[in-house]
Amino acid sequence: MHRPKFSLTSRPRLRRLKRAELPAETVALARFLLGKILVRDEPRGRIVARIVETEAYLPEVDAASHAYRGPTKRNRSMFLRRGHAYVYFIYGTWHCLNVTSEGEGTGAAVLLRAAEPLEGIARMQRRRKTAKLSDLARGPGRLAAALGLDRRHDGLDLCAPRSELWLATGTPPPALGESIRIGVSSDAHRVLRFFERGSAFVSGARHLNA
DNA sequence: AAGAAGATTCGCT
DNA sequence: GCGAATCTTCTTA
Repeated sequence: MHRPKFSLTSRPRLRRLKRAELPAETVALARFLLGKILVRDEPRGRIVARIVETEAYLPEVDAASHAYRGPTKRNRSMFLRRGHAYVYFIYGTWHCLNVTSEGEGTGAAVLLRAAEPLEGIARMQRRRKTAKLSDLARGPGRLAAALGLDRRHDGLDLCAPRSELWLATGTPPPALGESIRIGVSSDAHRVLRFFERGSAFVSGARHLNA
């Protein structure tokens, strides 16, 4: 019988990922993070979601990356060593969460684009003003909104022992898909988006998710 | 100094 | 499908 390791009704204890467990290269980390668990501990309780879609923003060569033209006030946390949060604000409305992916001083990150809600669902539904599970964290702006993230979380170390925002081991995707990145116009041809194929919690148009 | 574009989402046509 | 919402950054359109 199929018994998912993570579900709404049965949850194992979450084990924090250590920095040493994170691949030290951006594309490898983007793939690695699929199926891993994202946790936010708030005073009012825990929010848990399983990552199902990521995008890599490469160091040095990637014109689509916020870090392409060097550090600024907005993007400086992209230059922290791997395992830190880079949270940026865009379109005057939305925040997006990234995990930094390289060494100190190298600007690169993995954008978390979508996640499957597992715990803290009522709070996510309130924040997102919708009850539909597949709309809570499908898309980077929605994901950050569901977790209540903003610029105050920019630069947090996700691997610090008691960080309020952290990563845990999870279950790898049964099938992994890849495509070009969404909403990107520079370096648009690069295949740097990764997702769990067949997941209802993934963003993107049908032709990208085949 | 001012304008355009941006790793987006929502609501209306 | 398209425009609005609405802030930061980069360019001079």
